[in-house]
Amino acid sequence: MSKPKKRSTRNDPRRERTRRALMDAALELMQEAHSFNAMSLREVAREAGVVPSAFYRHFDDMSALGLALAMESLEAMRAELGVIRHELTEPRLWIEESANAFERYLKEHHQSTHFLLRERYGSNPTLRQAIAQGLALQQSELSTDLARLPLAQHLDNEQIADLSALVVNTVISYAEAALATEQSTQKTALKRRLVTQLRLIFAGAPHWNAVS
Amino acid sequence: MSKPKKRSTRNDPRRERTRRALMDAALELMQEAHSFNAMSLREVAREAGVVPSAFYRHFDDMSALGLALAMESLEAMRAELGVIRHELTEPRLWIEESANAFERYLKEHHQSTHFLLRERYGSNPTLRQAIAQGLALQQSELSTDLARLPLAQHLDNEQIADLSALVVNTVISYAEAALATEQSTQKTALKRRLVTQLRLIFAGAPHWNAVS
DNA sequence: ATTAAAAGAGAACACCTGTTGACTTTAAGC
DNA sequence: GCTTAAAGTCAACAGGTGTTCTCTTTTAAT
Repeated sequence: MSKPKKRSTRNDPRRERTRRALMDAALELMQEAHSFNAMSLREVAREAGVVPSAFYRHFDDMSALGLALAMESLEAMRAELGVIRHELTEPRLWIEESANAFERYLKEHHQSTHFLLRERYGSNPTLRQAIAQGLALQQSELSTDLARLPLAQHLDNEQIADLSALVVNTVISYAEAALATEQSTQKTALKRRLVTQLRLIFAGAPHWNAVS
Repeated sequence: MSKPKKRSTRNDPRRERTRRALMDAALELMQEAHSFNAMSLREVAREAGVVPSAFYRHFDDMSALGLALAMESLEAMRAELGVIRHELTEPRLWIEESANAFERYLKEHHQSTHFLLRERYGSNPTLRQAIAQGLALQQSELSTDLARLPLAQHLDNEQIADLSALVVNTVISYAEAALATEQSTQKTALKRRLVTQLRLIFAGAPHWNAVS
């Protein structure tokens, strides 16, 4: 056969631009609506400065938009947490430093994080599953990194997994509270609390069996 | 003046019945919709077996319905947690027993708990605030009860508050995960994890300052 | 400069929504 | 058993929604 050469793809600059505008619009509306499925396709198009029917040039569906946002947000988080986890060696130091790093991340990516945490148990099953999977991945990567630390040498795998889950839940609870307030005094109080709680958790690990 | 006696109030049996039907319908729809503001007044009325305009005989608004649900759910939770907290004396025992009690509570009140946890950071500000206040109350009551325990004698007030917050967050994370799954094998795994995590937390409390 | 694929605009559709007003029915209190 | 306030029904409205279809504009590739 001769080349059934698929005509070189168009690469119209408007494509990427409008797609981004739609995604940004959805994130923006998320700040007010607090729920993805409570926002309409028309609202998103309006906020993006585009006519409703143009939406379909980029996404099949609101669901597809949501999934794209989830993937992008999870990837940003994965990258950041990878960097943070990479420097955990001295517990004394890294708890505070990791909290600082995460605080910075939250400030810069508050829209996408807000989206992830809201839709984690939101109305869209596909979204829920994608986010759950992304967070589970983070949790398991934290497990393998914690397993290398001295303090984990006397813990079995299940204990390490439970420890990671506890850390993840604590950080998520912090993030949810921090995203829900605007007062910066309360935000610093929340971060102080996060650090204290993480210290408690890692102080307890060596004495895990004292109570049981 | 002679008695401007307000005619004795009517007390129609349909009043309470339909009101309950509306609230139950909303809780029921919550299982599918996963979000209160994503459900319409008409849906609720339909599910309750009532014409839409009859809704207004009982609530001004969907918001008012939501607030009524929140209040009722918070009260049920307050009562149950009060009983659970009342028997915390021997850490070795009460962690497991409290977890069992909470598991039972979750099974019996899963609809109202689901509602509370979903709307905690949901779209309705009034609802959010009511729920936040109710949970904060629980947290502070847990603080005063924990303060009486031997293990808390060497902790200051802020540490006790942070400890309570950690416990509350851990239990809430458990509840959210447990409500999101239907597999009973996964539910028991989640409860096992909850117990283990609580043990870690209370094992760490005496050694809190070891890391800092 | 011409071409044609892809992006965007515009209008129309059928549907569902919250809220209203005027009505009919129910049943508690006299 | 009458009375009447309150609960429930019915019909209508104005407005927002998702989606489709046709038409116009843009712009990368020839």
